[in-house]
Formats: sequence, C-alpha cells, structure tokens
Amino acid sequence: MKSYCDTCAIRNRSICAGLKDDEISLLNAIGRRRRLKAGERLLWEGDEAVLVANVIEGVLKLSTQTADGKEQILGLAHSSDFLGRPFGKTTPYGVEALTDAYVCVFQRADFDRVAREHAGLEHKLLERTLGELDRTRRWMLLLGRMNAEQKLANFLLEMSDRRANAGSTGEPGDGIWALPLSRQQIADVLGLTIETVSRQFTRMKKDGLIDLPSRREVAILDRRALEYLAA
Amino acid sequence: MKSYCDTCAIRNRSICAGLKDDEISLLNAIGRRRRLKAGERLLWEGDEAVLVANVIEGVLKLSTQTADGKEQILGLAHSSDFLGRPFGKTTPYGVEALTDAYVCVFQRADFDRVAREHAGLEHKLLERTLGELDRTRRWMLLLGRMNAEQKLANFLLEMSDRRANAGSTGEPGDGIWALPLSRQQIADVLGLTIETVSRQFTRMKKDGLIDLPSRREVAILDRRALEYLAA
DNA sequence: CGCTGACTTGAATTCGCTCAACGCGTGTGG
DNA sequence: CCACACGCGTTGAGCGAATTCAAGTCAGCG
Repeated sequence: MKSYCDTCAIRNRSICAGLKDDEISLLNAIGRRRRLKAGERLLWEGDEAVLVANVIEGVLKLSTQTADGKEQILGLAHSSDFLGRPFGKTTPYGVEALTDAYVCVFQRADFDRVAREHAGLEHKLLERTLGELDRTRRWMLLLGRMNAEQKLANFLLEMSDRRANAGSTGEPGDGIWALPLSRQQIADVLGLTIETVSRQFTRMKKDGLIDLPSRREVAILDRRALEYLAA
Repeated sequence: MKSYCDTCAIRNRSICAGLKDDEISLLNAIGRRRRLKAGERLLWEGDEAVLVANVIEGVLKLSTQTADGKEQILGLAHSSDFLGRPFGKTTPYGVEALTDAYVCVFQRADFDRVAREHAGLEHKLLERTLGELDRTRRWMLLLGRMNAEQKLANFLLEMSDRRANAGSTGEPGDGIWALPLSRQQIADVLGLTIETVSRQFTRMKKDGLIDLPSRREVAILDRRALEYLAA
C-alpha cells in the first residue's frame, strides 16, 4: 500500500527519522495530513490534549496568556518540529498557524499507544523533547537578561538560520525573506511591545544592518554586526 | 543483596517510581550516592555530559551565563527531580548545589544504556522531561511579561509549594522557612537585579504580606494577597 | 573589636512602556 | 476613479519601573 510517509518531505528530519519500516507504517496508518490557513488554530490552551502533530511545512506559534490578557509566545514550530503534549491531560499552550501550514496529525490516544509499544519512537520523542527543553532554556536567557536590541538581533538571526536549514527552498544566505510574524507577534515572542520592536527595526535599518523592503520582508545586510549585537 | 533503593526517600516520587524490580536493581547497580556541600558544583556548562542524577534531598540550580557574564538561572531542582542531559553531547547548563544536597548519580554511558534497553525507564524519563518543558515554558511567561512584584510573588509561592510537597519535613503551611537562595541568586532566577529584589522584599514586608525574620528566612503571612499579586 | 560579605537604602539615570497622532497600503462602496 | 475607512506599522512625547551607581547597615567571625 502506498504510504504518505514515502514521499514525506520531513521523513528524515522529523521524529520519524530513523524509525523502522514497520513503525513508520503504523504511524502512517494513524496519521492524517491537514492544511492550515495562516491564523488558523490547531490547539487551544487548556484543552483536553486530543492530538499531536509533525510540522511538515510552515511556521506555527505556541503561546499562553497572562491573567490580564497579554500574550507570551512560548516558541515557534518550524518544518520537522513536533507539536503537542503526549501523555498529558491538557495542552499547556495554544497552537496557531502563522503562515499557511501543512501538518501531519495524530489522535493522541493512537499516538500514545504506538509510542508505548515502540521504544524506538518513544526514544525519538525523548530526544526531541530534550532538545526542545534546551532550546527553551536558552530562550529564557534572552527573555530574562537581554535588552530590546539584543532580543531583536537574536530573533532575526534565529529566524534566518531556521529557514535556511529547514526551508524547502534551502537558500544559504542573507537574501530577502518573508517574516512569518507581524510586529505584534514578534513583540509577543520577545516580551516587548510593538512600538519597541518597530523602533529597533527602524534603527537597525538606519544603521545599515538590515533592510526592510516591505512590512513582511527582511534582508540581513551585515550579519557580523548583527551577531555582535546579539552578544 | 541489600539495595540503596529499598530505603530511598524518593523511591516513589522520582523517575524510579513505578519501575519494575529488575529495572530498579539495574539502576541500583550503576548508581551511587553523593553528598554535595552548598555551593559545590555537580556539572559545568559546556562540559561533556558525563553524568545524570536524581536529587534525593536539597535544592540545586541550573544556570547559564550571558556573554558579558551576567547569570541567568534556568531552573531549580528539588527533591525527586532529575538532573542532567541524557543522550546529548554536552551539558547545556551548569548545576550547583544551593543547599547541602544528596544526589544519586549515574555515569551517562551506564544510564543511557539501561534507558535504551528498558522502555519503562525511558518512558518515565520522557514524562518527566515533558513536565519540565511545561514548567520551563510557564517560567518564560514570568520572565517575559511580569513586573518585579509579580515575579517575586510567584517565586515565593512556588518555593513555598515545592517545599511543602517535596519536603521531608512536609509541613503543610506558611510557617517560617529557609530560603535556599541568596538575594543575588533570587535576582538571577527572576531576571532582576539584587537591589530590585531587596526593595520588593522590603515592600512586601511593610505591607504585611510576608515576614523576614532573618536574611535567609521567610514566612508567608497573607497567602491570598500574595496570590493576588502573582496574578 | 574591627573586618568582611551580604543586604538595604537612596538618588540619578535609562530603557522600554503608554498614550497619542500620523502614514501608508488595501479593499470597498459610491 | 475617487473617497474613505480600516488594519497595520511608524513616530513622537512623556512617564515610570527597574537599573546603575553610591552610600550606608547589619550579622557573623576571626
């Protein structure tokens, strides 16, 4: 039988990489593909955790809110990242597509069962979760100890890197690329306000570090200098 | 043969909880206990990751530094928490005992092997890592979106809770307890400066929310009000 | 008793926030 | 086609919370 997974773009980079054929076909049997429009939500914070997913294409955000309604984005999920909370009662954060996206979703119950029965899959999941924890902790440093300029510099560099090595278009360098986030969303990622983000953008542009051909596009002109700012 | 694990205080709360007898005895065979003095380091950031551990007793901190030497504490590990980075190349953060502590350490190579061969252990590890990731993400909200007052209120409540349900002395409530962190360390946890922490402490005391019998002791006098501040 | 290091307090400064106005591109309706 | 409104982003002015810099204060200890 023909399998989705055979032609899957992230077959060798996602959680599925290195799984045995029988494991893949089990996943293939319980997974289904789903397209998301930009802005569409996949999971709601506090919901019963009904599904998990692999990101095939696009960028999604994970976020929570404070009691007074301010949003904090907890992370971004790019191509080949894993989404959702296996083995838990509720989803601890909301998930929303920032760009049009393409995901491979599993019912939690199905996925949990397959994972428990196949140590290989569970091991993959563990490695990915550990990696995600490391990344999240590094982000804490940014939130806790950096000023606006450093935050934005780091953000731009990370976005640029992630799209370089996860992008299907796989361009190497620093051409013009599309920002998948609005100014407000960038502010929510970095723990800043929209005005501060805007001012920093303007300043970096004036200083010749970046160019902003349009609202949703950036080009990194002086990577070295940006890395220096990111300190 | 007599096993350490039989009498272990965290036998049923740590990663070891619910493991089968043969798995426990394997861990018992490769683990050894170690006492740490307050201030002693167990792991260094960037080191080759040579060991992992269970915290039996005490409080340890996980931390990184910025390029310019400021520290950010990434998390605290209490009794029954798991420490270290299995299946990774290097340790992504330093670990240092804040109080005198008692840990159960494993050589990474040994631990990884046992974990890979025993899905039960790996599953435990996965659950714990997922939980840790959730906790870390909630902390991001604190770092990114809260003011000094909210940060400190949250910190005091969390410390109080953690010692209530992890403490071997297991007191229920809001008596006087010892802070395992200096002002500087609290500042590093919350992404603040030492002066700001001190001022907030003073204010909370003046407002009757807490008492500070000595530098290293706190009592929560008005938990309700503190929870309100923590918002 | 004086020294040391941790903590507190005060004053000045600064960075990012708030509030407010404005600009620009896009879509809609007259 | 123009007028207009709307959403998003930018810019400016003023403010305020937290930082920085600089003195104190206090407890523990030789």
